[in-house]
Amino acid sequence: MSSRTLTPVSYLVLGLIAERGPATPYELKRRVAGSVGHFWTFPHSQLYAEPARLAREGLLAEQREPAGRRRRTYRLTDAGRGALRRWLAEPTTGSVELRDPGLLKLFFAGQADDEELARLVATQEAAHRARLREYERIESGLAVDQRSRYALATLRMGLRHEQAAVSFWREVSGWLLPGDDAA
Amino acid sequence: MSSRTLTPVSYLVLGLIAERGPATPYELKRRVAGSVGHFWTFPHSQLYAEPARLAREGLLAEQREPAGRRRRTYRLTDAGRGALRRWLAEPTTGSVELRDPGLLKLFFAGQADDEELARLVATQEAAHRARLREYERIESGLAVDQRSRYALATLRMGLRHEQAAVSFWREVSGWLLPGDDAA
DNA sequence: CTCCGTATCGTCCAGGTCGGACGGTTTGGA
DNA sequence: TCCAAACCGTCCGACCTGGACGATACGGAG
Repeated sequence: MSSRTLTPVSYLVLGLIAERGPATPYELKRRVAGSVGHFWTFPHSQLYAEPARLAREGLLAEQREPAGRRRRTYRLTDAGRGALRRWLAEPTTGSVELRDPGLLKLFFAGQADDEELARLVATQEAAHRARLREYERIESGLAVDQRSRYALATLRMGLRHEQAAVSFWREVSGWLLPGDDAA
Repeated sequence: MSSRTLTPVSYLVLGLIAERGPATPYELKRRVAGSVGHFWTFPHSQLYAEPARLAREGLLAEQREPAGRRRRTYRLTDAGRGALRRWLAEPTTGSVELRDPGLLKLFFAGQADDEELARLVATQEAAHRARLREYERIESGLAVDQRSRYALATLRMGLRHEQAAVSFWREVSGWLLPGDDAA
């Protein structure tokens, strides 16, 4: 019941349980995999540590299975629901970084020769294109019901980002590389 | 001289020194602030810890100032330059996550009421619009010389991302909120 | 000359985060 | 009966994070 400031992962766990009911850490892991994990990942060890912290603070209630099982199920407490709703209502802080290793390499591309740069550009464009296709596939498979409205919306932001990235990498070699300008 | 696998921060430090010469941690901090810090931030404590690690591994050489000053200057060793070039040449791994707190809130917006959602949408659109303007300002101020070609390119990716985000948040309320559709 | 505000410069630390190694358990099929 | 695969969980060292804290330099106001 102490008072650390909750992290995004905290709210992720609270939110996942609020929306789809009580869960074990393993179940959380699977919920993450199919949804929010697309734009916000973390190792599964977090999904064991964080609920334990939240339970200590009274935001989740822990229920052990009867026998000598290791399984624990967490459900939301009123305090937990309150914390989640307060977070949703409060002004959004925090940075929106684009931690893209490909972009970091591009930033330092002056240290590489043109051939390496060309290879970087090609692989990045291909990677983003692949991700774009994957998102499109997921989108077409997502039911357009009430339940998944918000998941669908976030997915669409991912789609737009990948579209931007694909067109960026397609054009960037024109800005940077000499020779191959068809103009 | 051990053999941990270098992190992106490692290459950031190596790259910054490779491009603009030897530096003290504080100088690194300022180089970061004006450039790559726009899309990849980290606390300044990293800029003290990481060069120390790199020096231990022989990728940087540390030079203390004569007198009892605390100042240390780091310069690139041949091994360091080699590591940087190898990284630039190797296939790019690593995820491209969109860790946007606003997006995370949107994902769980089912737990909030419409008024809160509307407020979230409004503030997010405004925030991205502000960032977009800031990037445009920086872009117009960036000299189009050889030195800053790559910095300019990465900035443009940031620009496109913000454009995508602005249009996303402008449209999202139309998908999600009932009432106010002008159609 | 002294004082003070502002920039410069650096250390330290408690937590959170990371990826992955490792191991036990359950289930279903050969 | 046995094995493989999926299921489920713990643990760990290293790293990252944000910020508190403080020392030092320097210019200008009084």
